[in-house]
Amino acid sequence: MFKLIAREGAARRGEFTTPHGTVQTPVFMNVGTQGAIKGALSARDLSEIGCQIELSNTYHLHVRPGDTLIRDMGGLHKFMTWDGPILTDSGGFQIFSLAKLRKISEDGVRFNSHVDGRHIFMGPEESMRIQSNLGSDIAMAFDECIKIPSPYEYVRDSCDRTYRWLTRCKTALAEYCGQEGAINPGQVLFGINQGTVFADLRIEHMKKIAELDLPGYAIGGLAVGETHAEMYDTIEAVEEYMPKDRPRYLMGVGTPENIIEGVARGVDFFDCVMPARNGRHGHLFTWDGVINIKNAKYERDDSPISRDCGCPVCQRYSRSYLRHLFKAEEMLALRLSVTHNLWFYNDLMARIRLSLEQGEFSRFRREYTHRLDSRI
RNA sequence: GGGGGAAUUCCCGAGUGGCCAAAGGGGACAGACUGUAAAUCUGCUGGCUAAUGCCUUCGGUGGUUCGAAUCCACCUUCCCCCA
Repeated sequence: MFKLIAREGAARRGEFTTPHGTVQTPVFMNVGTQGAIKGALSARDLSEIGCQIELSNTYHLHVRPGDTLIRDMGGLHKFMTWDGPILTDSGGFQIFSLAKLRKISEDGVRFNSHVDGRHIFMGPEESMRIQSNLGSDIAMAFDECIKIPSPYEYVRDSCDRTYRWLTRCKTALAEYCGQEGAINPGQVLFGINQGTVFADLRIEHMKKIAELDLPGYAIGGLAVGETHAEMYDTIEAVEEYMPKDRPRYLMGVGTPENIIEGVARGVDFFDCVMPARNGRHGHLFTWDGVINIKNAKYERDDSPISRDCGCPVCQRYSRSYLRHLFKAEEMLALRLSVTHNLWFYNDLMARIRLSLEQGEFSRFRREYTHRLDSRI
């Protein structure tokens, strides 16, 4: 299912095949939490911006409109009319992001719905059942995304529990996929490594989950408050214990620099809300760094967002016009900005893949890392 | 012609003797955002200063008072009602 095509140091160029097509890696997964990219992008737009694989969320789709509704409508692919690969996050991140609205037990987590407060119980079996109903191609294990910093003892116990949950996930998903009428019988499970920034806990946990022989492995619980150095060190610490013949997914990361550094450390999959969210807030990615299009200095700037960008927005619109749309609070501002940012991210990954094929990734990394995150 | 009301910092608007460089909105300006409770949130918005502080400001001019955006007189402009 995962094929390595080229390597350069720890960096890998590969491809991962799903029931809805093959993904060229390293890849950035475009985040559509509720079955849509925020900023008014449709499934048709996803193709235009170079999206290979879309990511949606188990918790959010369970709360609204309900996973059984989506199952009855033919599954998430049909529902949102996206025929490419879909990965669903498990709800584990909501243990972190909705910390004030949940209570953890060995069985699972009781959430108070952020929409109407009603009780929602989600454990490994529930998360797998929901993801099975959604029919995604990759289901993520139900884990606890632990906040940083957390006490060592808490992290250790949480990792143990997340491991126990993972074994339950594996059993449950196999069962749901085998049932008659399963939306996507070829759905696979990715395990998730946790341990915050404690290298020994990360390694111990990784060794245990690797024994479960899963189709893919993720590093979760990063980019939640630690420094970049801590994040990179954690990836390096755990990478050598990750199966070489399975894809690695660094969850929720990150900035263009984070992604390049992740690739350099052997990561194949990434996802992040940053290009979409920051785009909605007027921060646009360019090959010379981030610009805030709302800044007064762009009022009469007739140039495109980025001269080196081939996206449909840069082919047509000026910074001046984009700024006006934001100031006038036109919806088009969000749509164009998100379109540009996601194009940029997908283009970044395409350039990374090309450089790996040509054995020039380290040069690419050297050349762009500094430029990308420095301001104009 | 007669009577009444109003003028506040970029805008709207509160403030009727000291706690007022002046509430609250809006706008402007700037920042944050990493498996999305986020088309959100934060800061800032007279000048000088690192800061205590000092200076200028509430239509205009002149008064009263230890002290005035607030009280008095006149002037200017605008609004409403009656004829």
